[in-house]
Amino acid sequence: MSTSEKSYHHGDLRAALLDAADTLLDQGGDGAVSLREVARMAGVSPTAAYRHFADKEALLAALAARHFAQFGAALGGRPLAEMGPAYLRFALARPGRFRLMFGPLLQRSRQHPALAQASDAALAGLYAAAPSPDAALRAWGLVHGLAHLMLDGALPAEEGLITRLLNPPG
Amino acid sequence: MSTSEKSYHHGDLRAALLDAADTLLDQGGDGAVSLREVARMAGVSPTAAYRHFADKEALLAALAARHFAQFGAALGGRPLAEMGPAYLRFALARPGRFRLMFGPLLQRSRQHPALAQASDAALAGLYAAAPSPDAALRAWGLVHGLAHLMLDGALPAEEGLITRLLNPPG
DNA sequence: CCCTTATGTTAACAACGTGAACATACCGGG
DNA sequence: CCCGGTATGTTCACGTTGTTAACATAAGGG
Repeated sequence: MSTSEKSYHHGDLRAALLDAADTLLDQGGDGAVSLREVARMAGVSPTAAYRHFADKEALLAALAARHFAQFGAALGGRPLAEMGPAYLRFALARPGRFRLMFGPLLQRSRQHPALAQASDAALAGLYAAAPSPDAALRAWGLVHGLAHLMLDGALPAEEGLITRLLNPPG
Repeated sequence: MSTSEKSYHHGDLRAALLDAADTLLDQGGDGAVSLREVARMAGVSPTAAYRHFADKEALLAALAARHFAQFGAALGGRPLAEMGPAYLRFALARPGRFRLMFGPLLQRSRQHPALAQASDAALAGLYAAAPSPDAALRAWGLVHGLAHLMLDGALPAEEGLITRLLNPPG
């Protein structure tokens, strides 16, 4: 029952590809994920991924969906006051994942139903925790904007600044 | 004095390349700007750009700097209440420019002094208009986050939503 | 047992960023 | 006025990427 049987077929290539892509994403950011490098990591030919994903975007969408599930589970059910800092810390700790999940790919999530469903589920927790829909959107917008500004170097990514900005006087 | 003399030398290739890149940026977003296509538009060989820019990133940095100057001039000197909506409307009207200016390129702006200076100048206006530095950062974070969420399709880009979220009750 | 289907491979193509070597135009000093 | 250096553009080349088409092999059910 060795897990590394060397057969023509891989066993679970799909998962292996997603894992490899994940590694690249965390290491080098969004642009560092190439299909060929992913295949290389999985020990497979450059075009093998096309048996499991329609194209590169589909692979990334599946990966984003996986992360949305995890992200939603980590955030769900908490008080609103904790969600802001948690959201920001996630973005700063895992920039690649954050940019993938909330980046331009999200716009095309209608082409990737799994992504659409996963992101909707994750974000439902946010609405549930806020006193009003508008308050939820304002809180979301604030932390989301600060996350981007810090990731892009427009603001320093300091913990003190985070807590100060997220706890307005009054 | 015809402006389109066909000589071996172009006349002002640098500006022509920036203009071409700008067109591509506005049409197809960040990823649609390729050095080769830019050169094609300027009617020049694929490697001609290297006489004016160290590499692709340098071209994009110069373009971003140009837009920061324009952006800063358009925003500067206004009351704070107007700046939020103006910022958001700019992002929605010109997603390519917005993403380029505030994207990952900004992180490397130390390698591109012109960019660093232009962005600093543009953002000084923001700090000047706010009652306190923290208030400036919160306002900036909010509009910046809403801009990204709308651009990425997480929120509908409706004018009504914008004015509602930017004018909290009280 | 064989045949269908799932899965992986090889070969190929066009597009990209970029470097090296070469060509041509321009411009200032003799 | 010419001539040589420098700025600017070209050609050729290389390695990388996403993707398609044609082929090969393994797996599993009638």
